[in-house]
Amino acid sequence: MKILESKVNCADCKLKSMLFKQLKDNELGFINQHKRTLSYKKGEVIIQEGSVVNHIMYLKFGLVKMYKNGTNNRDQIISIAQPRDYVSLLTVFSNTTHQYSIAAIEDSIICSFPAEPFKKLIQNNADFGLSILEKVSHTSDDIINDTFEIRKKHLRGKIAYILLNFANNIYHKETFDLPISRREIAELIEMTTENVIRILSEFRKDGIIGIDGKTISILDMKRLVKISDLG
Amino acid sequence: MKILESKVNCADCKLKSMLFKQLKDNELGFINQHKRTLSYKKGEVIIQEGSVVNHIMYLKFGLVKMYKNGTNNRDQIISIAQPRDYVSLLTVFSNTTHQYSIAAIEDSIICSFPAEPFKKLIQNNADFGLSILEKVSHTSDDIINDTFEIRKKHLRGKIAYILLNFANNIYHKETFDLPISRREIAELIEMTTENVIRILSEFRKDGIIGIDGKTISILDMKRLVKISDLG
DNA sequence: CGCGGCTTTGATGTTCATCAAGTAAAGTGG
DNA sequence: CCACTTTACTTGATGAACATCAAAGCCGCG
Repeated sequence: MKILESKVNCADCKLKSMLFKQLKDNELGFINQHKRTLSYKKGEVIIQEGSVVNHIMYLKFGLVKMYKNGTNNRDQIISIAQPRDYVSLLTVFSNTTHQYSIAAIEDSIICSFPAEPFKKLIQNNADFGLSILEKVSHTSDDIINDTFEIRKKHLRGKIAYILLNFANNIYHKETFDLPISRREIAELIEMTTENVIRILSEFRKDGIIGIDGKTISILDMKRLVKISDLG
Repeated sequence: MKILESKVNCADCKLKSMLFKQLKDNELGFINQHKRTLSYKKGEVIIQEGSVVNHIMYLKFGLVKMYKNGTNNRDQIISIAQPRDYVSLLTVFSNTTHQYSIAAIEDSIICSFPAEPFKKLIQNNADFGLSILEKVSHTSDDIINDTFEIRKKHLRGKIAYILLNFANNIYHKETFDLPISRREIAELIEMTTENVIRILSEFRKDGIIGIDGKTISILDMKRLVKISDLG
């Protein structure tokens, strides 16, 4: 982790959170005064499960995974967060210690605010609080939705679902570099690494996707959607 | 569903939500004025997935299930809510239509408030908003925790986990009547009805639990905990 | 250059879903 | 209230889906 010189004022930040539009100038100044900009390399752990919550973190660039630490070197990945997502937002208001770990799966830049002043801001600006509430609810809904969608599918359907998720919701293109290992895919959809590999190979043999190491190209979108829907 | 004469003023309600302690007298009056008390029979659907959100519902008595409608008469149960839980709290702030269905699994009594005045209350009382935020986060954390605990276990461990949940967190005793059918247990932990039955029978044969129709008695708590932890 | 982690494929075995068939319980209408 | 229908529960037999085990090649990194 490296602390970056913050060149940009929150008021001028192009990646300013939607929520911050609720804030008045002096409140934005307050945020700006307390914020720190942090840079993480791919693979770095940002938050360790069980540690004390004292910051709210906003992802500006990169990609992070939210996960529960498991036994025998096998975790459970709960979700993947994108730029403009708050990281650990769910826990900040309900617990004093982090319920999940967060790690960078791509080089990432995070804006960090101390939790207490952030809460004070909510107490002084109820509209801002309501926006945060909306964001928290939405994040939660998304996680539950994905989790239960994946849960009901067979292996093939699970793999198809997350490939489509990467293509459509994260990278917005049909060829992309997987930011996570085969094992992490397994941890995300609850299966074994071997079967992740096996099914990816099957899809390749069937001409549904192309594989070159970490690079995936979706060649037959229709078929992949079908597999995700039915399976 | 039956609308009950509301005899109790919110200010005097013994089951008053923790959150309402944040409210001033006039605000409680405001709530009281808008509230309706509704009674549902076991089995009744309270909220249908996809319907428009216009109330916040607070469970006073009974037990309800939150679930996603599935195909071929098979749903996915996301969680079971208890008295003093808000029902549909997750969706109220993030969506205009309900993301999940809610149905009574025991006779239930619900206090219902129109969502708009409720939001107005938050806008006027930021501390109240913050409490709601805490409640939403906590509910979300609980669901995610349970879901991922269950997800990683084998059939035996899943069954043990939810039996312990009923005994320890819902009924607070070792003998209780299951409020849901074998099929619904299957929908809660993602397995087949046949296997729910089979494993319950196994537990019975092994002297871990007693079964009499819907009545379950946990006879060997230690062993059940072990199965839940390891399995 | 060698070590450890990631990837890949194949062979094997276990767990679990599916199918089938029967009993019990609970709701329905005359 | 009783015949009727439907839904819930139960057990066994079978096969498919999936995990586990094993072995080898590959790649990046110290």
